[in-house]
Amino acid sequence: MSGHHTIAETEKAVQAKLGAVPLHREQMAAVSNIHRAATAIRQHLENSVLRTSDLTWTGFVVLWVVWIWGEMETRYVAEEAGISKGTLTGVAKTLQSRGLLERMGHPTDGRLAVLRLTPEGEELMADLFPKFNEEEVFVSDPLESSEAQSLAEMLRRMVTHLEANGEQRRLDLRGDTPLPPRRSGRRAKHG
Amino acid sequence: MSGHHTIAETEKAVQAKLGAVPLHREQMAAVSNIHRAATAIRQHLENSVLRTSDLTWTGFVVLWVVWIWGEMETRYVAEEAGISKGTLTGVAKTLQSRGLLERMGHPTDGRLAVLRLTPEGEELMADLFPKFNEEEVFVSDPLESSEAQSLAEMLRRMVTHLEANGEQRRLDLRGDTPLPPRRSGRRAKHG
DNA sequence: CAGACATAGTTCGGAACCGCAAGTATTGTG
DNA sequence: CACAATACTTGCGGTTCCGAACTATGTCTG
Repeated sequence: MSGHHTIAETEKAVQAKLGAVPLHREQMAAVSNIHRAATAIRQHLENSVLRTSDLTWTGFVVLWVVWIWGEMETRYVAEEAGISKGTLTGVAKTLQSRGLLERMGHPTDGRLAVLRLTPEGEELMADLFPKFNEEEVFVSDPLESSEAQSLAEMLRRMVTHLEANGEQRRLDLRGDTPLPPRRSGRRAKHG
Repeated sequence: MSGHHTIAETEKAVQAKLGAVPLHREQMAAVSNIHRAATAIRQHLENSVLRTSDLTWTGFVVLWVVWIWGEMETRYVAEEAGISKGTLTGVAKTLQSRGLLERMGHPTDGRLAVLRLTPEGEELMADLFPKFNEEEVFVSDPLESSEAQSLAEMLRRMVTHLEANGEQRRLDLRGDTPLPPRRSGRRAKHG
């Protein structure tokens, strides 16, 4: 890596740029470091263990979710993987085409689709996940065991809080005015 | 949100699935919660403050980096934003087309390009960033001030560690065998 | 100073990704 | 049985994303 600016230098530059503005710096640093860490970790994993299996991050996450939970309805897979249903359809297709994942209709509710790993998928994950976990250990190297626990616990609280209160907060924020549509997207059929 | 499984339930399912396999659970929980939190926070911000300005996450991050540092060479912008140079070219184009960012050649080194916010870009960030920061406070609500500091500090250590040792680690991991090429990507001109 | 090498940025192929609209199929309900 | 609700897919338009190839420029060396 050997970046131009260290994370500490960046925080200093923020201080300089925003010295006069009243901000909540601790929360800012916490949130931005979450994203910095997530990006750095993801890149490390993509360029090591995932690359050797030709998996993208998202592909791996989807496999992981299905692996952990066994058979799972697609709507929940998308939610757990943090992607939209539409994206999942595409990602699942890719994984199916590689013989790692299979799709079945739900036995009693015909609207549902269920995902499951193929034997090849199971085998891949059984082989891959220990390697993945080794890299999780590597990236956590600077943390004491108790720190790792505390880190996980704090993040868990944030996620839980967002799951419980995020939607209401977004509603409150926009008040009356509905969210503007995205710049892109499918248009209505006629004006 | 109201997901099918809470983060605690997921961790329990992992325990059930992997109970027999010797794994490093603390690090696993830490890393996976970093990504869960990052995804949840990003989605919250995209669907609230960023949406009202029609900015994507990446677009905002690029603007933020340039805003904090003032004029900045593109290679450093990409690195700080956590995206590749190629991606930055496209993102910068989008932001230029909206009149938020401008591009200049470097005065002495003809290979370099420098980015800077336009007055409109400066105005947008001056208005937007406080709102963004308010949401950072919201998502950090479950954390004590000292906890937020501790969280940021632990993540900073992880990032620093990866920047210092990630590349060597990846080299060690693959040993002799070079990384396989990505499935996608530009091909050589002739076979 | 020519040729080799290094560096910075752009282009391009392929894939992922979102949000929305519309379409298909199925289930639940009055 | 009409009709609403639900679940997934498909397709659109746009963005993002990587990484290798390519272009342009700078630097080093004989």
